Amino acid sequence: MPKYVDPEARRRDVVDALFRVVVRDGLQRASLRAVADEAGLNIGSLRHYFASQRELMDFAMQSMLDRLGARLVRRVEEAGDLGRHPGPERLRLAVELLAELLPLDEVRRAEVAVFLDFNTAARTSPEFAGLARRTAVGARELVRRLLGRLEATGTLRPGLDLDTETERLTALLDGLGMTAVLHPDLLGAEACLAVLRGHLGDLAAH
Amino acid sequence: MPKYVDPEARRRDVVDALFRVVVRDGLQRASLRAVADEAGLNIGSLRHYFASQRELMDFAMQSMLDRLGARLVRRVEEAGDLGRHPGPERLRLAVELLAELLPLDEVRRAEVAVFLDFNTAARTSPEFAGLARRTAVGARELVRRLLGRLEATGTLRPGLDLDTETERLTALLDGLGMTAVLHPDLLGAEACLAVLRGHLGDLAAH
DNA sequence: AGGGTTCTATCACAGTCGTGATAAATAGAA
DNA sequence: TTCTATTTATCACGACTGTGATAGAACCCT
Repeated sequence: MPKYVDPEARRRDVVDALFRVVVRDGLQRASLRAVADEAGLNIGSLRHYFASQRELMDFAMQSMLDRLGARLVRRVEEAGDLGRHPGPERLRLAVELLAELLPLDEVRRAEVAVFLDFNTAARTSPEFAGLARRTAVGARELVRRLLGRLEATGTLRPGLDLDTETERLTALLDGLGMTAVLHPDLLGAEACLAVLRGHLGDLAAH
Repeated sequence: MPKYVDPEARRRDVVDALFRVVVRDGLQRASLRAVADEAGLNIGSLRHYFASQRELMDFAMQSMLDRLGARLVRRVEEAGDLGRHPGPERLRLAVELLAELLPLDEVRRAEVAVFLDFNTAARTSPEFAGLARRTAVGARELVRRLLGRLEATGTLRPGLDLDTETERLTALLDGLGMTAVLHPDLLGAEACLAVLRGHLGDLAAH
């Protein structure tokens, strides 16, 4: 007994198809027709759920950020109050949290790839500028808050400038993610983690 | 008395026009027609110097790398033997060398923007894969050699793992360049330099 | 069974793209 | 001047893009 399609589920399916196309062929080749094919839909059907390309892209990018945001919130809740853990454990939790932003498995690799294509496109595509900016600000806020917590619990060595360290760690994450996605043979998942661990270890009080 | 055009000069002009288009509108919109317009040429004329789009892109990217390579070589020659300088001076020279890779002025900002667009496109465009890989390897070699020199002159603190530090510094440079190009309001030129200086200072023997 | 909404499918249009082919204009040497 | 190579300019073709319009099928409710 067929029923009316759940529109939200359909939209999610389309977005998933869009992500697959972007990961495989790049944002440039993610045309409405290509996405429709990937989703197994007719283009007219797709356009029934997304009136325009702009609407699809906006919804897709927002979906990705929501998904990532939910994962981060879950991590933070799992960790609970940082002060309850011993020193080395605090660093480990910080690494695990930030590792959500690195392409360490296929899910995150797809996210970072889409994120990269989308962000570079946003440089010259005003329709993406707003979202791109918010994600950049959001990443900085996350990193800054984390470093602030570590500092407040005495996990970091004294004398660090929070602004500089925030930019440093954010840039490191961006760079690691970029290289791991573009050149996975040059920088594998474990190497990524090793660099991140090393960096936080460097920032820690010895 | 008009003369025959210097073909190499023309090709350089076209490449410059291509870079302007890419910086302004993105690699995606750098079509043959757009580049010809930007260069003040008819598309038929442009195609007389570049038989295909592929040939233009290959030549353009190689030109950019040659230009950057020449700047780096000049820096290295100016610095001479690192051992001749006192310790703090060595760090300053290292910062200046690596700063050639950061978008600190309009020339370098254009380079990094083109580099970013080109590299992300290379992820899903096999025709660019070779060049993208060589640049990634080249950057790592440069960073690694520099760190090796600093270590050999006793400028770095002991116990550092060269492989990890190479990836860390390379990722930092990539991330700084990316953010400075995509979000110049979040990360200005001086902030970029401050982070780089801070990082090398952290690596230095105190 | 009828009626109205939701969904799927198809056509057409104007725009862009890279490229092949070809012609016209120009420059320099004979 | 005449001849040849270089340079500039146009046209056409097939392929692709997003989108408007429209029609038909599938579905749920009365």
